Amino acid sequence: MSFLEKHSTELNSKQLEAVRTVDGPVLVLAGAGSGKTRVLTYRIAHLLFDYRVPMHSILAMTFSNKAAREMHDRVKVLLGDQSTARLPWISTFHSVCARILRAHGGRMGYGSDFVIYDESEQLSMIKTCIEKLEMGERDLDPQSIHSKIGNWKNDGKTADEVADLAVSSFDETCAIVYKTYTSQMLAAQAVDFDDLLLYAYKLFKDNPDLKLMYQEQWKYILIDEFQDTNEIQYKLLKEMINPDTNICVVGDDDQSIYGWRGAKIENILQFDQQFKKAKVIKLEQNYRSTGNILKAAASVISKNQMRHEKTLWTESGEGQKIRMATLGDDRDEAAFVVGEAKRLIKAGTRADQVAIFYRVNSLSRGFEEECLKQRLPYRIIGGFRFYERKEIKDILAYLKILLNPADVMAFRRTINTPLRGIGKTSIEKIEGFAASSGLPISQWIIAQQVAPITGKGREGFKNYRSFLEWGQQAVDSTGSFVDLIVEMLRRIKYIESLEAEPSEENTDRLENIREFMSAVQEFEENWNPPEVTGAADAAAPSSSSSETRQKLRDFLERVSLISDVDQLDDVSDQVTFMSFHAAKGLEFHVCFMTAMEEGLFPSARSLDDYSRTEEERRLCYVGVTRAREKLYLTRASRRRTFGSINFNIPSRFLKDIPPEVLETVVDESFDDDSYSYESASRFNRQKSSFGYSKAKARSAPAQQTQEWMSDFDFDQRVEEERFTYQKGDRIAHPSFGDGIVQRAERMGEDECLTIVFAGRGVKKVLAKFVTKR
DNA sequence: GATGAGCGGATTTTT
DNA sequence: TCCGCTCATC
Repeated sequence: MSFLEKHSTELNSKQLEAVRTVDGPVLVLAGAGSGKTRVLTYRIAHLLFDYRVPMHSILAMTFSNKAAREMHDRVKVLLGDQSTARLPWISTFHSVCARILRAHGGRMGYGSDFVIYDESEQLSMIKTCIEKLEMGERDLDPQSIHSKIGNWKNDGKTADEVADLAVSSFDETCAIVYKTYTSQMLAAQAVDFDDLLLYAYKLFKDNPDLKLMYQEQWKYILIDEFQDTNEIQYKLLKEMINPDTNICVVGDDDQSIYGWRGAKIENILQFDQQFKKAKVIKLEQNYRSTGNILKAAASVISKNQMRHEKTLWTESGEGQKIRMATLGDDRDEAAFVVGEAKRLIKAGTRADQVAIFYRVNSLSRGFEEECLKQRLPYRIIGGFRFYERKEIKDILAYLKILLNPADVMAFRRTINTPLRGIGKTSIEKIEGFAASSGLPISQWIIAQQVAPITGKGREGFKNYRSFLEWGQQAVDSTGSFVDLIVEMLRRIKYIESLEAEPSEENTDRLENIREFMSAVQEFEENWNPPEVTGAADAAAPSSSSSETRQKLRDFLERVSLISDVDQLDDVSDQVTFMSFHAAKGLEFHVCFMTAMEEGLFPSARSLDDYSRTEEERRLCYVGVTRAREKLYLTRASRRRTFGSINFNIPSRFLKDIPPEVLETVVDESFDDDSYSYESASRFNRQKSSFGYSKAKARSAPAQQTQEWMSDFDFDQRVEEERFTYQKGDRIAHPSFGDGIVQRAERMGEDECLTIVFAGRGVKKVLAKFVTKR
């Protein structure tokens, strides 16, 4: 019996079709929660078992490590006993490219020990280039130059190509910086994220032999999240395939949310035109959410023009209604959300099944404070990454310079950390000498028997030099990787320098270093020697490296290409905060979509461009479809942003959700007659309904705002005769504490109470959330 | 070469 | 409001 026969009951008819269609180009439009990972993994297993396709003929690419790992693990389970053998290559775009570059980078001047520069290293490299070029006083904002260069790279344009394309003086400046940047990066044996893709593409394009070799190898290519591919990834894909390659791309155009980073939704929208015989299979059955949640999601996304038509459906019931809560201000919103989360957890929901989403990371703060106050354990995904902490980056820089003697950024970071009395001028001096000698920076330093600087930096230089000298042989000696780092830390006296100055911050740093060391240990325990990529490449530099060197190389690459969402796996008893972007691909029993206000979500900056407004709408769709059972939409009538108070009007997305799937659980709208704000509020509202008043003035006149608001009406109360509560009743609320009922009125199936809370003012709350005292 | 006051700017960020 | 960067000072 074939694999597919055995497992066919585990797939619905569309999924089965997607798994079975192994030949030719296939586009699988996989709606949210429709089981696309299942399709991908079963497809791989089907190829391996039923077609006897060799492992190495399959290449599967994802965007995140997490997705790659998940696919990898699930394939492994499907393969069962046979999985003692190697698995197919399932990896991120960037890792695939890094590996290709490590094997064949010699053809463009990169050895196999190149390092990957992160965002901040890239930026300082740009700054260095600008300084080096001494170009008058033109628009020299490093940030915007950097992003311009990034855009070019994402379009597959090299430094030489853009030189002729420049249309403005800013473009010209960027083109010049781009060129210098490229040569400086090469000199430092460093690449950035975009380079990985660009250079892999260039290698293929310029080297037909390489291209043919890989095309021969990869008979089946699978790509996940295809809606997020950018131009260079698309071009790279085109290079990877020939007419015989069986390519299968999976994605959901409705979840394309990285357009601002260069992702081209056209790649998926036009796939069937680009690949003529492509078969399009739509997965529309949803296995995640309740009917009401899907209904809301459908109403939100259907307003978009640029999309493949599809409608999610489910066999499960309608479920609960989506809960809408308008709170008085941002602090009330946080109190409500955290209070509700707590209540649900008490009632049996697992804490790690509760998620709080927001449009901008800065909004996490209020929720954090509230969680601390209410003693609810939480964790934040996004914002600061572990590997971006100063102490970790310092240690990584030391490791980088051991691996790659040309790494200028690592040199700059390490030379005076811990303090060695070597300042800016000395650093420039050393770099200058090294550059004119033609030696990689650390080798030049090792070669100096006499310190090239005078004064108090002299001793420091000597120490640094002897450290490098030790490192040079340590990297190629046998011994454990952990021991190497321990010895390194001892030599540079990093820990001592922190201990010398006891402060809360330094205690944290020491703790982080401990955590780092245990990550290193874990890495070493699970480490396997890398397999050889493709055939041996004569042009590649000698690959006879010590095991320590190989570990070092692998470790640094992994750390460079890692992200935050990866930490999600260690499940724990905490609620999770994250941006809507970070939520993509995840699911939770309970989701809170917070700060649902115009100007925040959709973001004010997206309002002057229709395609960007559509992207915001997709982001909202992503948020809604993360929820399995319970979904809350919250907003604040009044919000403190950047120190000033704003009266944001409700997000347009709220209006798009049909009233029959909604229930209002708290309504503290500022225009409510029973609830009066400071007299200024109505005036203020007209003046600045958006958080960002500048952007707003351009995109949405106040008058329009007013009109729009008037047809926004959640408040469908009808007075009824009998209530559970009446004026004067003493009640308790999970987030607002004790209060006294002022008024009761009907709201949907429940009753709405106006309550005065001790110390928290007047609020409206649904009766089901309070208890009698 | 290290330190603080003052100013400007402040989305989203799979890699 | 708050954070990071620049520039002036010791």
